[in-house]
Amino acid sequence: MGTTKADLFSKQQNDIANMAKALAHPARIAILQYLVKKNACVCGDLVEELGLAQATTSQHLKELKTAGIIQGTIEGVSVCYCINPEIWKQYRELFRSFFKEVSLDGNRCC
Amino acid sequence: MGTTKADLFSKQQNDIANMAKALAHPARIAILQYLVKKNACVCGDLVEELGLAQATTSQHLKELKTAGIIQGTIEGVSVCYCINPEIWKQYRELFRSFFKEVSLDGNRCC
DNA sequence: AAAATCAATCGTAATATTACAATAAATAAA
DNA sequence: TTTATTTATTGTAATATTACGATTGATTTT
Repeated sequence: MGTTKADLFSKQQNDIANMAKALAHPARIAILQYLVKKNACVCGDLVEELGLAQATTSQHLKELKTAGIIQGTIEGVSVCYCINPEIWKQYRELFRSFFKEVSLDGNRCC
Repeated sequence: MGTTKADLFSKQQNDIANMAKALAHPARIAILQYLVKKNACVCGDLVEELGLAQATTSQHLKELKTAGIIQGTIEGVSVCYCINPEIWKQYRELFRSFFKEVSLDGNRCC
């Protein structure tokens, strides 16, 4: 137990849930907003910006990178991060199509 | 430790993260999709639909209810659930405005 | 009133997440 | 080459999440 039963659900349902999971922490939202605003930054900038420990910041960056929504390239001694535009658009579209669905006007409890 | 340091982040950042958290499980996505499709249903329908135990299903329903995105009304011996259209639209708008931000065309790693 | 039905809650186990200090690895600067 | 800088990783503790059986509470039905 304690583990999500992913096999009970469709790929689309798991995809949406996994995207949501990547966004399900204010630090990761803050990172993405900062990257959108600044276009790119190095990890050290985020440590200052967020006020979290370096290890914690790195951990959040790793999650965002695993989710694909950001990418990092080594720049000498530091690592430069930016949004991955393709995945970003993919996220946007998936959430849009999820929320779009039907008019909710007839949608009332019994 | 193990607890999110919500005080480090803005209300908006925490709001988005909390919304995302509500959506961060495929069962909850499945529940919302089912509710959108059927307009309304009772908990028992979802237990069948999802293939999760009644207690687990009830737990997910509670989270969605706490997040405000669904509401339940007692119908005799059962409980009828439906989407809360106001909050649904709020979610849609918040995600839309989050993803909208700027064109990502100039957004490249160093 | 007794039995049946339905959903919430409690208790609990397994696993995941969040956070940080300490360390390692890799490159740049001295 | 030694030292500094920057980020990733490791180890670990605290807390949260997911799941389910068992029970409770509330309402219908018999």
